Amino acid sequence: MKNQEIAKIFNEIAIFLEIDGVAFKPYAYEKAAISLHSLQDDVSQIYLKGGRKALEEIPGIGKAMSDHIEEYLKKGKIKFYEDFKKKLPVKMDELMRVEGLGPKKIKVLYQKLGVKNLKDLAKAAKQHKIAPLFGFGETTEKNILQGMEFLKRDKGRVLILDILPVAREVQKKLEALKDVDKISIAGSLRRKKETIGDVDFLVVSKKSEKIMDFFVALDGVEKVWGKGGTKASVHMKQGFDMDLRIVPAKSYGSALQYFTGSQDHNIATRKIAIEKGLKLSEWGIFKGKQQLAGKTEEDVYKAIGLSYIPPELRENQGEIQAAMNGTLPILVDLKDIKGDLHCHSNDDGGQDSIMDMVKKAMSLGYEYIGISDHTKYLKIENGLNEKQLLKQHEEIKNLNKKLKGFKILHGCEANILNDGSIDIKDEVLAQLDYVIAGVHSSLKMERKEMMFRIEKAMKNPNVDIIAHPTGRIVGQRDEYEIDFDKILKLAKETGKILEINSSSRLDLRDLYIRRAKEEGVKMIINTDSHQKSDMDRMEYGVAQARRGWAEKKDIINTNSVDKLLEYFKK
DNA sequence: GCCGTTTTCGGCCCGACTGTTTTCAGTCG
Repeated sequence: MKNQEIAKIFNEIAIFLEIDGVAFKPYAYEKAAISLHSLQDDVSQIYLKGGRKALEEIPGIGKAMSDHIEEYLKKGKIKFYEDFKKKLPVKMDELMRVEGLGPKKIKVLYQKLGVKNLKDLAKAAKQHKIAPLFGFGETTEKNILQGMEFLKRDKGRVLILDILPVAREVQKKLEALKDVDKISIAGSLRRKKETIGDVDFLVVSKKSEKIMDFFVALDGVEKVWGKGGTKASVHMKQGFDMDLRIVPAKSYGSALQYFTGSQDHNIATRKIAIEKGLKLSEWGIFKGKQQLAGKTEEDVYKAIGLSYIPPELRENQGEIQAAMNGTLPILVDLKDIKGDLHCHSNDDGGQDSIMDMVKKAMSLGYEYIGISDHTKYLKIENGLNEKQLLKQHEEIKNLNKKLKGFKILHGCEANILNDGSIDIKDEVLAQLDYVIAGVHSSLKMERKEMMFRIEKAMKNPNVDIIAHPTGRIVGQRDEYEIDFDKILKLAKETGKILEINSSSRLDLRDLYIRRAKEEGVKMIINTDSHQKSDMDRMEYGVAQARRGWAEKKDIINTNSVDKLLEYFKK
């Protein structure tokens, strides 16, 4: 997508303008970059269909920005940007990642020391050339060195599946302290983003010193960045940072609202406050010096005329307008989920028996489970052949006879082969309660070929669910070459269900979920469990669905087993 | 440079922290 490329350029232009001391334009370029970044449609398509006029309908894009976009689409570069780069030929994105370095300092470092990239920076710092510079100093030099050290160690953002359990554990320990009046996780973790930079805790307590002492001495703390006043920061051995802040009770809600973000959402809510003659900050909502709200988040939103916005929606993607109009969705919730249909048993590569998986499902309060082992093409996963599937079918039938108020459904996770056929004979597929089909091979196919393949599979009447439809794995693998619009269209035509996979795939991703919902395409949240403990990760799929504005009606495993089977039959 | 159910001109989110230029610019979230 050109969107991301242009967004990156706009962001850098913003930095260059900032360096030149230009007022307000950097803000405009940043806004345009954010707008492009979160745009669902490809700008080249928009331009192709509607020309300049259509471009200027994108929020934050006006005459100058559409000029730039047009130029980039036609020539592959933007002169305005290239000129800046000639004047200051540094690896801006690289240097900006060093904590404590901003546009202005980077410019000085280039002009005085010729620093162009991280390597140059390290050299300059080690030779003590930075400290004597006007406006720098010993401490700044030391901080730059430390910032680079941290960059090296930092593996970037951490997958929510890996970080949330750790954060919850810490929250529990803090909650247990009798001096903690209130505590919450804030930040992107509260918004349930798929990857998290660091964890934020907000605490109300009269004994702030004691709480912070406890915090920095927690198990797993590798390094204490700082402690004092109302804030403590630590680095965990798992590779991420945690911050704890003590806030006054009367500002707990506004602080939670502020520290939950997103930044974009906050900017938007603050603007609304301004329009009403109010001021919103982490300390509360104020009219002059008088505090009108701040104790709870609900109060804060109410004071600016909005209904309460669930954290997962706070990305300034239309949720504020919806909260104004009272049209916010009622998001699907973990407790709405009645069963999990993507579970592997030890008949294929899985670890636990069907009955173990069933017991786990029961303990989660489900009404049903679907056993969906791999099929024969996936030899490495001990995929089942037709005969083995039929044998498993009999076994499940017998198990069901012994169960009351709970049902085991029998499916499989079949492979969509390169030509779009399924690796199990249709007459066997037809006997199962449902069929999941997924692409597990030749992931690098060209778009046309891949779409032909998926289309053919989606038109197979025995297929009910498309597993992990885009193939991405967070932080590991990009999606296959697909045309998601086409997939949505096909799903609509054929009544196929798209999976929201709760493993580290988190596939569908949030934006796609929202589009599926808008198109009326049904989805199912599955865990893709290969052992019973994997079934606990349902909440991550639910979180992803919530970020995609999905409601109960959009998710088919919120239905009773009878309704579900009816749907599969259709 | 963009934007407007009070505006086509006059605004653009807000506050804290840090280090250094000792009164505030730069950076961060």
